[in-house]
Amino acid sequence: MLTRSEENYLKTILHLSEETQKPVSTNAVADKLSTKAASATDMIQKLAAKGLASYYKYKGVKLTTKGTREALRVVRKHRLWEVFLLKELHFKWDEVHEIAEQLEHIKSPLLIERLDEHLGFPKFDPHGDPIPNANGEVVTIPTTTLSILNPGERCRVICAKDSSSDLLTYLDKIDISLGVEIEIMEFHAFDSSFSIRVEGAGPITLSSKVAENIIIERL
Amino acid sequence: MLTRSEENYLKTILHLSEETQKPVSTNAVADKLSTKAASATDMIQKLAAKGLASYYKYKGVKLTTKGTREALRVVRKHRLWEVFLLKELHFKWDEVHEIAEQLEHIKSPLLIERLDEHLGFPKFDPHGDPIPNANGEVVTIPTTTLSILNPGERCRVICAKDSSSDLLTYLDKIDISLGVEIEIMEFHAFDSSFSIRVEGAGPITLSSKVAENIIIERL
DNA sequence: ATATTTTTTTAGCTTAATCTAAAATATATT
DNA sequence: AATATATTTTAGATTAAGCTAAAAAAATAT
Repeated sequence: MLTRSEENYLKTILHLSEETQKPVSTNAVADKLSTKAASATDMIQKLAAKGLASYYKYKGVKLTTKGTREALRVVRKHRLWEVFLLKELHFKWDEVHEIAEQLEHIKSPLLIERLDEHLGFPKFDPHGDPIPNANGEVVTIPTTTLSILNPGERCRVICAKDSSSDLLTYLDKIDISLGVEIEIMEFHAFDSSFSIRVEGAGPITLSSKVAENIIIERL
Repeated sequence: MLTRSEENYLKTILHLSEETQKPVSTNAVADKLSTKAASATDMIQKLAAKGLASYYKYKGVKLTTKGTREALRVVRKHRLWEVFLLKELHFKWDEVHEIAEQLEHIKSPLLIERLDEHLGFPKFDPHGDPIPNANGEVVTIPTTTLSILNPGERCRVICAKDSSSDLLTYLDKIDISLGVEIEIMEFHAFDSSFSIRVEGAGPITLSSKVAENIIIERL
């Protein structure tokens, strides 16, 4: 059984190595967790001793297959709770992270499966990040963004592609929330922007950048 | 800010002193928490130093007003999560406690208020225990049990009065779940039992003891 | 290529929460 | 009332997770 602290380190190492796939430096881990390098070294050695990470002194740390699986299980929980907080308890996009940081450590596999079912087996969290499955695997699904649609087509908003909350806050402001239906009215070739209509409301304009970052399903 | 362990001790002392109102012995606390008397002594002294409990060596421990309020806040969270697990995630009555023991320590006042609202401000948990309000106060509401109804009347099941899970398991077996509608068919004076009908299903018999322990609202 | 700076590790200390064993106090029994 | 038993407290150790300060290694600059 992993401690809360071990889970946090695994998750942090996973996120830091996601892009580069290279070993992560002790300092990077410590910074991300707002702790000291000495503490990170200690924990990294402990994770390595448990077979969750591979580590060579002064060379940084990588997760093993086992460590990656455990980290993804935590990520799965985090993202499912985020969906719950946003969709069912009406939290804002930028408020969910902190609470999910606590909820992700609740230990009950059945709880998470029930939550997943209750939420309708979402494939992405509100930030557009994929939700790993129960085995700690990320199933990559080809995504459709609003920008590929043509005038006359209709779609439903699944999530945002970009995991920063800037976009999410902007969408919130213009009343585009998860699950709403959108109809494409016009496409403006000169700047690749769209005129759209959100469920009965008046038409609004989306820039190409925004359109490219909204993940949707066709209706 | 209270630690998880402090919260557990407060809750345990509250429960143990609920009936007698008298000081609770160190051993009783230790037993309930499956720990050792020495550990309980340590923590009790710590709670007393923080003004959450009053304690005299060898004489047992009581909660102060402040301690009681904090304990009731934890109880509130526990019971709201139980309602959530039962009503929304379809857990069984006897499965919710263990998971709620973890969820009750999540720290976010807003989360609990949102959860309360989402659940429709329930006044009792599935075991029939009252849910304290946000200020850590238990508002006692006069309750109506099925046993006071007359033939022809209809009601909805709110919860069970008895907090043991025996009754709950029994109700589960005869398909009486939270929120179902019941119609009283007959009352049998010789043993005070009832014939009832659950939402369209065939008539069943309830003993007086069971009828006295089902809290309902009249329809 | 040597010296300086930065990063990482080690060593040793701290705190919270536990434990065991021994001492102190309270309760029960003759 | 004296003694035996049970309960409670204290003392001292342990574990997990953190810290600071100093040592070791790596990276950078002259």
